[in-house]
Amino acid sequence: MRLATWNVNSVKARLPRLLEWLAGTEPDVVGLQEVKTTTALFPSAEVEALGYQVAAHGEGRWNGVALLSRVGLEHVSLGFPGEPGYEDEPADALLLDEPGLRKPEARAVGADCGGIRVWSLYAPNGRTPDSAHYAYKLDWYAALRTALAAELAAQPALVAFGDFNVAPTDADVWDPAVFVGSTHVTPPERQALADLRALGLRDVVPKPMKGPHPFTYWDYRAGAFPKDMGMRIDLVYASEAVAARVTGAYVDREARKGHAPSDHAPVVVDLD
DNA sequence: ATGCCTTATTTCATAAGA
Repeated sequence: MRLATWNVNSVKARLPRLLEWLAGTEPDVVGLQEVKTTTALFPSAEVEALGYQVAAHGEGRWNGVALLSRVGLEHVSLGFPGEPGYEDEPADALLLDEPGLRKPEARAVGADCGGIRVWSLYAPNGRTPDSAHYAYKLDWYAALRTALAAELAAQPALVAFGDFNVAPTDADVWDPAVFVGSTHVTPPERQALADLRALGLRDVVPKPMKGPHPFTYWDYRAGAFPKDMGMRIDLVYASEAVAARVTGAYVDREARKGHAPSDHAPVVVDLD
C-alpha cells in the first residue's frame, strides 16, 4: 500500500502535473494541500477517471485540502472538532469577540482509507512570531493534538500527513542562521510537533532522492531548488500500528523539476 | 541541465506563501 502527501500549490494550476504524477507513481492514498479552490470546483472527475475516490475540502483563493483514495474512502471529516478559525481584521470585530465564532479555514480532511484513518493537513503559516497568525498557528496545533488523541483512541491505525509548516530540527532547513527570528523553527512550533509525537505518532523521515537532506519545499525564487536551499516541512506522522509497516519512504524531487511545478515535492511512503 | 517566483482574485495591482 502506497501513501503520499503533496502540497500542490493550486490543484487547478497543477492538474496536468498531478494527473501525470498519479499515473506514474500509483499511490493508493494521497493527501493534497493548498488546492486553492472551492470544494465544488475541485477537479474530481479528472481524478476519479484514474480510479480514485475524492474527498475535497476547499474554500477558494487560499488553503484547501483533499484526500484521494483507491482503497476506500469512508467517514469523511471536513475539519476536526474544536478547530479554530482566523480573521485578519474582522469588519465586525465586535461580533467576533468570541473566538468560537471564527469560522475554521479548510486545513484538514480526514477519512478511513484501506483500514487506516488518514488526515490531510495544512497547518497555518504563522507569518511572523509576533503576529496574530502565529498565535493562531499554535492554537490550531493544540486543537489538532486534542482531536488526534480522540481519533487514536478510536482507531490505532492512523496517519496524519501534510504541510506542517514547521521544520522539526535545524537539520531540516538549508541554513539555520537564515531562519533566526522566523517562523517554522521556533521552540513553541517544534514543541507542537513534539506534543503530537507524544500521542504515539512517529515522524516517518523520507529518503532524499539526491543530496543529504530530505527537503520537501524549495522557494520558487533565487534558484533555491537547484541550489538545494530547501526545508523539510511536509511530514508524515504515523501511529505505531502504521509505522511498523513502513518499508520505504522518499521525497519525489522529480516532481519539483520541469515545467510549472509546485514549490513542494511529494513525500511517498510504502507500507507492507 | 534542477535555472533565478507563483497563485487567485475584490485583476493591469495586491496579498500571501515560508
